Amino acid sequence: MGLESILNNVKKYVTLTDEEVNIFTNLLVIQSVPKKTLLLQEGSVCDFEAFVNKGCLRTYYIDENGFEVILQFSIEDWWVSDIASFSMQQPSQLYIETLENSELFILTPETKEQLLAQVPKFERVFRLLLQRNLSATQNRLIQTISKPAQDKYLEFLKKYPTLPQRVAQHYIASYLGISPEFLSKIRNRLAKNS
Amino acid sequence: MGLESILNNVKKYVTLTDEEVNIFTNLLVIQSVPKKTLLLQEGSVCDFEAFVNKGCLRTYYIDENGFEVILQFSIEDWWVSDIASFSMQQPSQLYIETLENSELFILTPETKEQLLAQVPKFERVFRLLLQRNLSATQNRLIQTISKPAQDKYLEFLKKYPTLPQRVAQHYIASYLGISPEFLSKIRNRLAKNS
DNA sequence: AAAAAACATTGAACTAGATTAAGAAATGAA
DNA sequence: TTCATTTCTTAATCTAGTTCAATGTTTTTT
Repeated sequence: MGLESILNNVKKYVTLTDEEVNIFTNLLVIQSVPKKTLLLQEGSVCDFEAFVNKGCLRTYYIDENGFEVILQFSIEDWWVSDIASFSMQQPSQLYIETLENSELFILTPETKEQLLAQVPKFERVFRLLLQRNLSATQNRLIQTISKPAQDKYLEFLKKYPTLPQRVAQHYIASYLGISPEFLSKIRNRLAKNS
Repeated sequence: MGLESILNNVKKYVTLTDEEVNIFTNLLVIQSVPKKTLLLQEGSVCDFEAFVNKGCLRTYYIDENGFEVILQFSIEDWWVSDIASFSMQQPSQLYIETLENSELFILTPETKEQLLAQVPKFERVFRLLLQRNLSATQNRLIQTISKPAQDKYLEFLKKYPTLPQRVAQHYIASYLGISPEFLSKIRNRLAKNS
């Protein structure tokens, strides 16, 4: 039923015995979530760390003027959570919403704790995931500051080649920090020059 | 000699016995670094995780056009490192430079490993530092995308109230992702309206 | 299948911020 | 103390990207 994907993901960071694979997969909860479902909203505590087996989600923030900023899209083979909120059990500032019908493999604070207690190796997995996330966020910050909108869009296409066919364009604009109208113009311009 | 500062910092995350304090402080190397010293440059592997006891450093990136983007200022009571490079022992993409004569408490990959082996509690400390760093970087990304330059500068002043007196203004502009000229105008505008 | 809603495109007018260039102020070196 | 270098400011011009408004296109709902 598709647990290979998450196992392959984890095996990038550590090797697991059959026994450990068992413990891990028995702790996961498989959950199907219909599109447009809010899994987390501002003020509530994030109670999941989820691996996306199928589907697409967005993590976003709403600023004081009601303006949305998309921090991350999460598609197949990515993890999604508000780690700060999840691990400190503090109210989140973020929203997480499915953009497609999605299938998630979920850890809760309790099952994650059990996992770490029974297979301490997973400390390493989560630390590395956190590091990768930090690196990716730093890179995104650098791009955001130093590159013009068209370059950012081209970088986005490299990173998420399938997304333009999957999500509404104004979400991409929000991720890039530009207006939907301007993204439309960029696409138009790129289409002409090729 | 000022080890209280780093101990207070660590004690925010865990409580330590006298014995553990001893192990920790004996592994730290205290190092004085004159201003304008490059501690890390692109292509080399980051071999330190340092606590700033005194002084000020900048972590920055140089893009393909030679354009500098400052990712972080590190002042008293902050940690500085390229964690991705340090913990994977991979070549860095970043530069780290002292802006003032600084005093650092340094962990190397070896001493950090010894520390974790002898006082596993520190796993928690470093995980929490990583999480805080990720949260801070996410917040900065949100600000960078959604706020006009003047608001970003005001936020900057809240976060780093002492820095305008300590570092050249063009570094602040680089951190904010705006031109030094425009920052000068913003400051002028703010000075008038008050 | 029709109606409604959400989304995308286009163009005109506008603005936040960049760039260039020059002079003023501060800092540092000899 | 002086000369040189770096930093800061000011002003003019320019441009990437915004905003607004109208129209067209898809998607969703009934």
